[in-house]
Amino acid sequence: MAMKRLGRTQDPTILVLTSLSGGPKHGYSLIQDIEAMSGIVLGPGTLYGVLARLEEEGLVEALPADHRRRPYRITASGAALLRERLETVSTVARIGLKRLGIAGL
Amino acid sequence: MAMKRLGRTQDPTILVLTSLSGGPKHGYSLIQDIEAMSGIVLGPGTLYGVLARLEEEGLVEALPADHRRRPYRITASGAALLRERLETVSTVARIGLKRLGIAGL
DNA sequence: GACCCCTATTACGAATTCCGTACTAGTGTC
DNA sequence: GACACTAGTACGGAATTCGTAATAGGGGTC
Repeated sequence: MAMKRLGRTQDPTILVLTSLSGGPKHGYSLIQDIEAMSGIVLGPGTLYGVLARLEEEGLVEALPADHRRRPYRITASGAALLRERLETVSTVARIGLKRLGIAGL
Repeated sequence: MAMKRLGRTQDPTILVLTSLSGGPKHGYSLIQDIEAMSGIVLGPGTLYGVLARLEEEGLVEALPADHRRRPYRITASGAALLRERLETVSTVARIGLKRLGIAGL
């Protein structure tokens, strides 16, 4: 049955990179870290798709597999991109929260 | 000639809602406000597409057209959603910047 | 009044991304 | 062995995003 699609409302790329910026992780533990960090639960389709794309772009790299886990590490250019993106969203968030009348954090 | 597509890297929804949280604006001035705020330039295809979707979802509403401008205003539920989303991204940004070793802002 | 630039929106097609679901398989435990 | 949890793969559909082009009004200038 066709579930009501909510469309793309999150930004998994930033979530994955941010999670990896805390140290290498494999897919499954990324899902958990991201949920703990943001409350957002990524399905496997989303997560592994994003990981593959990020690897292709050189923003993350695969580490030797440990048993059946495939850990990934953020690269220098991944960290640089993340930093840029985070600074932008941070600025936007500050402006938006201020405009909404919410005390800056 | 085919430009290299960057794929989806921004989140126009949040940008539009944040811009509208500062008061009603029409499309063209949204583009300018968003650029000033974030450095991100939305093409017309992106912007008007996002606006149409947001209106359909009741997150923004169209105001009577002034000459050839079609201004939009954020609705209460749009503001509520924006607030939620901004708080999440703000949290993620704080965590990420900290992990990257960048002084909190 | 013809020309050009800036504002403003619509139209359209194509690529990419995202998301859900289902499936396979290892590990531990009861 | 059954069950739960971990871990990843496969797959297909749908929505979003993005670029480009086209249309059109207004103002200035020459």
